[in-house]
Amino acid sequence: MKLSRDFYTQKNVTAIAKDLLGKVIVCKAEAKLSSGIIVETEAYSFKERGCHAYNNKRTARNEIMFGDGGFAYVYLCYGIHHLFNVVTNRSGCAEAVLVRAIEPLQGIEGMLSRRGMSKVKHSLSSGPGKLTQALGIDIAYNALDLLGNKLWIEDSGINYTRKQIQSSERIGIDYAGSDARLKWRFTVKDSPWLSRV
DNA sequence: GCAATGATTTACT
DNA sequence: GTAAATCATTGCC
Repeated sequence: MKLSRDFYTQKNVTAIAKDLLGKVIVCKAEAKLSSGIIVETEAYSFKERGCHAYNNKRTARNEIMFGDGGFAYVYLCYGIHHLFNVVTNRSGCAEAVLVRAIEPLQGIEGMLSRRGMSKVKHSLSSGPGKLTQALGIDIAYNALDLLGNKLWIEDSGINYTRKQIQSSERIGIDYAGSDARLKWRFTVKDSPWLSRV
C-alpha cells in the first residue's frame, strides 16, 4: 500500500525517518520496476547545520524541501553521486529524510546492470549514492510527487520494534559542528545491507 | 563571471 | 588508512 500524503506531512522528521525503516521504495525506470526495503535513513531539518536548508536558506536546489512533504529531493553530490531524500513536513518547514541504504527486492537484474555487477552482494545498494544508481534514480527524479506513478514508497507490512532500530550520529557532515553529533541516523539492527556498521 | 566545496565512492599504499 | 575523482550549486567579485 502506497504511503499517504498524511504520512509525509507529519511534523516530526525523526519519527518519519524511523517509520520509513522497513518500508519499500519503488522506482519505475525504463518501464521496469525496481524496489528495495529501506534499512537506513537520516533526518535533516532547517533547524540544524547539516541540512542544505539550514536557517531557512532557500535556494533553487533545495526549493522542493520548502514545499509539502511527499516529494522527492534528488541532487548530485561530489559531482558523481545522486542522493535521494524524502521531503517531509508542511510547506514552509524544510525537512527531509535521506535514504542511505536498501535491501534489494524487485528488479535485481536491472540493478546489477546499472551498477556494472554480476552478483548480488552487500555493495550493490549499501550507501546513498549506490542505491540511487541501483534503482536508476537520477536528477530527473528530483521534485517528483511520491504519490505519482514513477517513484513511491509502500508499506510492506514490516514493522520493526524499537529494539530493532538503532540511532547513531549522521555520516559525512563533520562541517556541521555540534549538530553533526545529533543521533539522527536510523538503522535496522543486524541488517546486512547497512552502509557501514 | 569565477573559484570553492561537498548528506560519497573507489582505488591505492 | 589516505587520497583522488569530478561537477552542480553556491557565494563572492
